[in-house]
Formats: sequence, C-alpha cells, structure tokens
Amino acid sequence: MGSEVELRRAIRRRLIEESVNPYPHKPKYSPTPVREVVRSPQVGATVAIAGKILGIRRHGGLIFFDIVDDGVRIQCSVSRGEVGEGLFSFFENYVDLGDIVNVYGTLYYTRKGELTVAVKDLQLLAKALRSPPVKWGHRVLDPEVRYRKRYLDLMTNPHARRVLEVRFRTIEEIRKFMWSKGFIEVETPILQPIYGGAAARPFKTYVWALDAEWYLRISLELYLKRLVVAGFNKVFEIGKNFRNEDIDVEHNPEFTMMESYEAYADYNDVMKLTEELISTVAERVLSTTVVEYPLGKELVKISLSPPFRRFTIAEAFREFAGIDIEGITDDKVKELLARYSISLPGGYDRGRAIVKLFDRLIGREHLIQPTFILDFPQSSSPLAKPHRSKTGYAERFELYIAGMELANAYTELNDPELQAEYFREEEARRAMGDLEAHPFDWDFIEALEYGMPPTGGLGLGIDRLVMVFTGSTSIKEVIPFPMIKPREFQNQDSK
RNA sequence: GGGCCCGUAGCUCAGCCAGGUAGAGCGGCGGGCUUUUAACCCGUAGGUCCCGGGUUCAAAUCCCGGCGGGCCCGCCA
Repeated sequence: MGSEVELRRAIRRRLIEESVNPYPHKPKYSPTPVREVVRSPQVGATVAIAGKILGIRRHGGLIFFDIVDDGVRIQCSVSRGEVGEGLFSFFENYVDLGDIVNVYGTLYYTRKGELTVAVKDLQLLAKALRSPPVKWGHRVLDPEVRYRKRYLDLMTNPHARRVLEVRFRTIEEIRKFMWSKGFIEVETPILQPIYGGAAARPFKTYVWALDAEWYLRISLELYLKRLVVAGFNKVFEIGKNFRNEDIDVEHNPEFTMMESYEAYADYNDVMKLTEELISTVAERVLSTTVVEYPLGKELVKISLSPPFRRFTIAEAFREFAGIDIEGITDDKVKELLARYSISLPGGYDRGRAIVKLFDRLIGREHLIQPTFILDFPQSSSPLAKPHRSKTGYAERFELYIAGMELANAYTELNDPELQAEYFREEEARRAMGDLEAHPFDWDFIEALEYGMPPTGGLGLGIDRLVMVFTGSTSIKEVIPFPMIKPREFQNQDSK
C-alpha cells in the first residue's frame, strides 16, 4: 500500500542506507530557542534553531517552511541558488511535514516583511512517519480526537497549548504565593487505608504486600491536619484527588486541588488568604485581574480583585431565591426538596437539605462574580468547627466564581470528641445508604486527641481556577490528558 | 442515571429527510513555479460509510441493538 506511513518508512530506510541518521543524538548546530530568536532579531545574524516542520510552501527553486519550536513559529527558506543542488534536493526528497530539523542560517525579512531564516545548512533530527493531522493554528480537530490524542491537539492548536501554559504557570504562581506566605509544601499519601475529607465515592485498589483493600484519596485534608498535629504550622499540598463519579464539563475523576492548613488562623483569615491568592496569581499569570468567561452566548467580565462578595447561606437564599430558609418549617423544606426532585440519601436532615437546595437554586446563575458563601449548616460539614455564635452552623465557606464552586474552607474542627460524634453520625447515614458519607477514621481521631491547634484550612480546585483564568467551559480543556474511555487500539500501519 | 446530536478518505465535512455504481476541500503522490504564508496551477491515488442484526430486488441512507464522542439535565469540587 502507498500509505503515508509506508512511504515515509521507505524514506527512513533510504536515509539509513545512505548513511544519514534519521534520528541523530544531538543537533549539529546547537539551537537557540526560537522564542529568543524572534524577541530581538538582527538582520544578517547567523542563527541555529531547531523545531518541527508544520508548514511547507514550495515555489520551484525556493521553498518556504515553518518550524515550531516550543510553541513558537518561525519561517525558514531554502533557495536552490543559495544552498546548491545537494542540500536542496535532499530537502525536496527526504524532508516532510512533521519532521524535526536543525536549521543553520541567516535572518532576513521577506518582501511581505516576515522574519525568515535563510537556510545555509539543515540537519534532520527526527524523521516523522506521520504528518500532523491539520495545519498549525488553522483548524481544530474533532473533539474526540482532541482529547483522545491530546498531543496532536497541543502540537497543532496554539490555543490549546496556551490554556495549558496558563495551567502550569498558575500552579507555579500558587506555589510561589504560598511559599511567600510562609507555608511549606508537603506530600501526603495518595493510597490510603481509609479515605476521607470530602463527601464522595472513592476508587478502590488492592495492596498485595498487605493483602488489603485500600483507596485512592478523595481529598488531602485528613493527612494535612495530621501534619498540623505533628507541629507543622503552615502546610500546603498541590495534588490529585480521585473521586469515582461522573465525568462532565465540570468534573474529571482525577483532578487537582491545592489544600492549605494554617495553625492559629480561622476561616476569616482563610477568606483573606483566598482572595489575595486568586487576585495575585491572576495578576502574575494573566497580567490582569479581569477575565472574560462565556456564559450562554455572552462573554461576561469577571473581576478577581478583592474584596469578593460575601453572603451567608441564609442571606443568599433571601437575596437570590426570596426564601427565608431559616424561618420556614421542615415540612416546607421537604416540599421544596420534592418540588425540585432532590433526594437525600441517608434520610432527611435539614442542614443537608438546605445545602442541596442551595446548589440547585442558587449556584449557577447568581454566583458569577467571585462570591463567598459562608456559614453552612453543621450537619453538612462534619470536619468543620461549629460557629462561634450561630448554633447549628459551622464556620465554613465556599467560594463561587462563574457559577462553579472553586474553594471550600473551614475553621477546622479540633475537638476530638465532637469529631468522633460527627463521624458516628456519618457512619449512621452510610448504613442508611449514603455512599458519600464519611467513613469513621479512628486514627485521625486519635491524632486529634494529642491536640491540634485552632486551624484554618482551605481546598482550592486548580482545574476550575484555570477554567476561569482561560475562559474554558470544559474541564477537559485545562487538563493535559483528561479521562476518556479507551478505544481498541487500531493502527493498521503498525506491524 | 435521563434527554438531544454526531460517527463517511490521513484531516474537516457533504451525501441520509425522499434507498439505486461513494463525493468536495485540505493533506498525500507526480509535474510546473525563486519571496510565499490556509501559496498557486495541472494531473493522480486514496474508503470495513463505527460495529452487529433486520427490512428490501437493492442500505452510507430506513428499523433494532451495541460501541465511541459531544452538549444539556440530575449529582459530587
């Protein structure tokens, strides 16, 4: 068959027969990053660059081609008159779209004013057996291919690359910010005998050495608090959480969180930290604190400058739904649950009912600008400390931006007896069929029994923050390799 | 979990409603062209029409089932 791969395999073989290595170990001309070459180009200067050929325009004795190096494009030209028949026909016969090459030449501007490298010598660095599926920057692949073969999307789609650059830069700036505040970065186990710290279904795994069923963590919380117990006053971790739940535009089963814990702080301090973190990181990564986010057909401007709006959950109900959630009877609450067909696994509980109603009625439309929702019902927050002045409530806040929950934070519960009581309540609900109820963690209780200082904790969803930063409406966009169902491997050209 | 839409050449898609020999652009290959940039011009090859069943003289097209994907809804961040 004359398929592309077969034709290119033949070229590879011919190169080897002619003693040209199609995959040399190093470039002959030590390359300068194209990013640096284009920053302050000097006409006539000799440069050596390297990159992937993602465009070729042949004009007989003159060939223009584009190479992309680390996401930056530059045009090169090969002239038969300048390089001679040998190199010119080598390029024509052996070099294809997708190949990675080392170019040595001089800078000039074409008639159309484009900076171009006039090739004097060229070395093949890696022969590509497949050409890129689309031209660089010109067409977007089918969504399935974009996510399934993400490297092709990132190779050919500068926007996709830009989104991930923002992600990686965001993580970098979050680290710097946290370090600057005196937090130290730590690591805690991903494989755990008991999961906890959030309401979610876990992934199970099996540890051969212990002959035991373990879990992938659903949050970072309980181990980070153990470090606070151990005497580390300001810790944070950036890492993956795993939740065995649905995949959609806001959820990927593995996602990245930053969690921080600070001794002697409460949730008011954590609110300040959160505002400062988000605005500072936005300013450093995006050079602005105003982002645009597509909602429906509109691009909505979102300001990430502090202070963020604050509503207690009761105020939010009054303001956005016209409901006096504290004043109404349980019957009325149940009526609302029924009206919006919300079920409560584990039986009716007013607090958790209110949170479910909140998610259903208020979340999406009203919480576009950054908004702290504070003081959640205690029964929905088993790891948070009861409110200092409002009975039945916990000192907890969630941060919403663009209708998405981005952060969750508490004044941490450090009373081991109360924590044990809350765990028992969770266990009871688990027994009644709530798969997301917390399992009882005796080891964690014992740790608290040794004494944990009053502590403020924060969990921040990195993926969603990057969605806000980049105006992405799908979490898949901001994850290098989002979860997608595997397909049977089909590669007819492979042997 | 429920609903809607999609799956055809390497890529993007038309053809499907109204069944009758599989199409375009880009890309590939061959030729031309020394300042183009989604280069251009001429020629040419390239298909498990996602898979499996059914209806029919005849299915890419109609029906049923499955697989994969996207979006919306419900739920967890």
